[in-house]
Amino acid sequence: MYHKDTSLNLHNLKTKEKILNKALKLFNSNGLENVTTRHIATELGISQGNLHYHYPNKNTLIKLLFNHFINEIKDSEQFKDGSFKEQIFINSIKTNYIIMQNYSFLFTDKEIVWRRIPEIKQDFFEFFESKKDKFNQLLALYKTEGLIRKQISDTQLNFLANQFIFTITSWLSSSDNITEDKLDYFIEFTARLILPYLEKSELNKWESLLTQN
Amino acid sequence: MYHKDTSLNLHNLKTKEKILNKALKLFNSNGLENVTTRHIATELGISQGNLHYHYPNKNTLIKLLFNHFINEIKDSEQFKDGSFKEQIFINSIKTNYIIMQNYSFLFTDKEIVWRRIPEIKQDFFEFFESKKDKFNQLLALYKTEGLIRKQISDTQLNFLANQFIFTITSWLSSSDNITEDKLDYFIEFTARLILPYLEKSELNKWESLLTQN
DNA sequence: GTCTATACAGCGATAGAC
DNA sequence: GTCTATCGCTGTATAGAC
Repeated sequence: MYHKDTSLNLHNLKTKEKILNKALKLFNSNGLENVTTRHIATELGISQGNLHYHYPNKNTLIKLLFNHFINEIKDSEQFKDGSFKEQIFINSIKTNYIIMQNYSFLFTDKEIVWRRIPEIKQDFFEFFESKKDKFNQLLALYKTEGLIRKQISDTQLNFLANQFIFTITSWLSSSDNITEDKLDYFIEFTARLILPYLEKSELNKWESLLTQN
Repeated sequence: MYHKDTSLNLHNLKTKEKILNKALKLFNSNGLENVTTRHIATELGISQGNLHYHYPNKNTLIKLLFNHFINEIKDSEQFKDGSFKEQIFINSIKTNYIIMQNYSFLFTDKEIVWRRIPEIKQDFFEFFESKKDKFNQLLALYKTEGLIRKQISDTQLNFLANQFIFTITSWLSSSDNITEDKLDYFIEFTARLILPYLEKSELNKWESLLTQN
């Protein structure tokens, strides 16, 4: 799906792919600092030397996984139409959250990642900064369409965009004691940020959409 | 201040105290996974053996720092009067954030802490759960006093309390590119969560309070 | 209470045989 | 492409002299 590997050897590709998949799985479940190249190799039943033949070091694995994450998010954005009704807004959050959950270590362990590979911090920031711009455009659109309450200042509306990004980048490492349905909970949690900003008629539409789930 | 050490030797206490302070400083600045007992000892000009005489291991240092953090927060809550006008609300956030900033590694590296010492995760959660109860009480009070807009559902108001706790526990590891005045920015960021919930007259009071800074 | 010395495990990464 | 073997380093923690 997201493999643009140029290797000519198909047999080779399989192991290479397996290593990356296993690394992702272990990073997510055990924490980045607790997963070594040895663990990954052992779990796959291959030698550590073999792993290092395919990927010179642990940071390479992390960098590749980060790139895959960004590409998956960007791919998912291609299939949107231009409209932004409430259902589409919520679905868009859901799509993003599902992908993010697959790469959860990038968020729960982001400080470790950033300290190991400072470039990722920069890329991470730039990516979500562009997301924020999109939110601001969307909110401006909502405002001109009269969906946003008149009393809301531009300053406050800009803070809302910031709160969206803040929530999106932080929900995976939240201390909320939610184990199952964490995804559904945080989709609603995120969508509800905008509710008190909406005009009464809009509010009811969103409210019913969120409570029916 | 927060030292309830029962040691009888005053000379002893000084080194013990210095170790804990230095550990905190290094955890905050270098990241928990990058600070070893060797580093702490070297920075203080003492031997690693000496450090381990005072504290058997690194986890003990982390646990003690966590307890100190909790105690400092609880101490700061003693000096409140019963009222909750907007200025007091904002000051209360500020007091908490300053203490949190002094123990920033507990938040930026909370996943590492929790994986090392699972009890802390539990204590952390319980502490902020009780904070959430206080927020809910406060919001209920605001509601009966007519400060909260009538259209706001109880469900939505409960989400606001959750969003407060979420923000409080996540701001220190936010990916916002704010380096200086991060504290002031996030005090405003947090306070502004409640603004779209307020009745118009209240809104103006809060808005002017937040923009004057 | 503080030191030096050391044991021991685990890490990332490499060399060289097959 | 995959293996075994190994190096060098760093981490936690302990023992024993002073």
